[in-house]
Amino acid sequence: MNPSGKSHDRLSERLNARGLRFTPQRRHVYDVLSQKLNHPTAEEVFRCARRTLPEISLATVYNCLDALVASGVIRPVQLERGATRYCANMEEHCHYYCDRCGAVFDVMWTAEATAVPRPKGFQVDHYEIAVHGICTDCARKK
Amino acid sequence: MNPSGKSHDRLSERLNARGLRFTPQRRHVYDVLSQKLNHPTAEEVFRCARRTLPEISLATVYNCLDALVASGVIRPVQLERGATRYCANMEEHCHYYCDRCGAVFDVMWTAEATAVPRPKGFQVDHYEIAVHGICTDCARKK
DNA sequence: TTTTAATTTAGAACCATTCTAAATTATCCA
DNA sequence: TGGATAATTTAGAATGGTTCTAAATTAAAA
Repeated sequence: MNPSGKSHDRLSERLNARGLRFTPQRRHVYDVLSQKLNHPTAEEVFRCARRTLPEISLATVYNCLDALVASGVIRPVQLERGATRYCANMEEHCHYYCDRCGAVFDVMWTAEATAVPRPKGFQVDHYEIAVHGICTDCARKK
Repeated sequence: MNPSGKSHDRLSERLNARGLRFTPQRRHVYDVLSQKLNHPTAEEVFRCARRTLPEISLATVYNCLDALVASGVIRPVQLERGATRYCANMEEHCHYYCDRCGAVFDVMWTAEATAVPRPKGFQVDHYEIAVHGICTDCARKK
């Protein structure tokens, strides 16, 4: 009945499962990411997080993001050179990335629906699909 | 009959098509990339290039790589945080990446064979598929 | 051949991230 | 409940990857 309680338990369990501690900062960073849906960089997460947790440091944000990635509750997104972006959507999806404005869109996708070949003996952990192009808005402006 | 002559013409044309000049350094960097098949970083390309072109600078290597990307004869590969890798294989393929040893494998793949959904109005330029996991060798060692 | 703008060169500067050491705290156990 | 311990945070320094800068060089056009 209490969704944030449930979410709290889930995050705590996931961290503990990896031998990591559940801290208020990790909770907070996860909450920022869950609300900010547009694949923010660590710097953007930091700016947002310190509005409500002013003593949080940038190094802590990086550390928290790494811990959350290790727990499997968020994922890093590498679309181009430069700052890594983060994504709290752990359902299978691909990223549509506008090379012009930098916008990122999640689109549902499942590996089973895909003829991605698999080399013999390779143990697949996860897929990352990025589709580069021009988004609808930028295409209209050209 | 002369494959390097043909390759030379092709690279020259591609650069010129983008308003870029054909220089010996760009030729050389492209050759290094064509021979070194394991998705080297800029630093690795630099180390290799200066063995036969000792006066080439690291900044030039970066500039050349960017020009070659802009010409569409090589592609950047983003698999993880840190240095960008480069790939001279411009045929459609996906990258299998070993999270343990860092090895990268090209596996042929075509977008047509794939049920990758397309948002309305998005103009697709290219796809990037990365499959993360453990390679055959590392899996055997575990 | 000359001109012009692109490109290279070499080192400085910038950005994203990790390191460091002291302080703080989550968690476990008695 | 309190104490111990190791994990984590903090804040600023350090590192690695990349871009900038200005002078020199050169590709390509006229």
